[in-house]
Amino acid sequence: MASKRLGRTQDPTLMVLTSLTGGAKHGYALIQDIEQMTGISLGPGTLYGVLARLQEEGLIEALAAEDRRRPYRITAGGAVVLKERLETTAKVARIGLRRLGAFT
Amino acid sequence: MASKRLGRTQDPTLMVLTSLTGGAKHGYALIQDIEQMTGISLGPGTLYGVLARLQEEGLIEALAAEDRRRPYRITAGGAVVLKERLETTAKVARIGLRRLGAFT
DNA sequence: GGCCACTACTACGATTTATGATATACAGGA
DNA sequence: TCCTGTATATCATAAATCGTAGTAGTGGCC
Repeated sequence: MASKRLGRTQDPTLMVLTSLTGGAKHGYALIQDIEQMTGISLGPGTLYGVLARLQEEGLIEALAAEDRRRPYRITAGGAVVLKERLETTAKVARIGLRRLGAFT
Repeated sequence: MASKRLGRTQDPTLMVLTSLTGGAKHGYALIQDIEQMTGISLGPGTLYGVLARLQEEGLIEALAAEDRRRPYRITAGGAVVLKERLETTAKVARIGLRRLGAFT
């Protein structure tokens, strides 16, 4: 109850891209990394959907599959887009947290 | 081209709630405040859709309309949910920006 | 008076996204 | 063998985003 969903938005796109800035990863590793980082566990539907879309947009690229793993890497273009987004997001978060903190 | 949209997600929900932590506002004022804060201009369809949903979820509440304006205020519950979300978001942004910064 | 810009909200429809469910497959341990 | 963990794919559906258009009041300016 303390963690009611805000709409359906966990913004998996942002999490995936951010996780990939730490190095190329395959899908399953992304799920684990994101869970560690945020406590949010993405279902496979969400994850692979996001990967397909990001690849199509050229923000990430697939590397050679090793074994069953299909790793992805963030592209230069993806890094630019991500940076922009994170800066905006960080700004909003900073403002919001400061103002919320004033209530405690 | 430098600012290709990341999917369609600007997370207007987060922006609206955050803007409301600065005091109750009506829709049009929110659009302006958010534009100032982030440079992103929400269309009326987005904005009023978000407001309706947030109100239904009890995260914001409508105040008495004055004139044509229908102001909204964030609720205590909304503040709790927002704080959680902002903390996660800020963490992701911090990690991502640090790692992206290492590229420059 | 007519026109335009700004304020303010509503309605609606098209497109995208998120998410859960389901399925497949392989490997290792009890 | 069965179960758990690793790893990915795909589909259906509900939901969210966003643009466009419409309504309406106010005030300025020519």
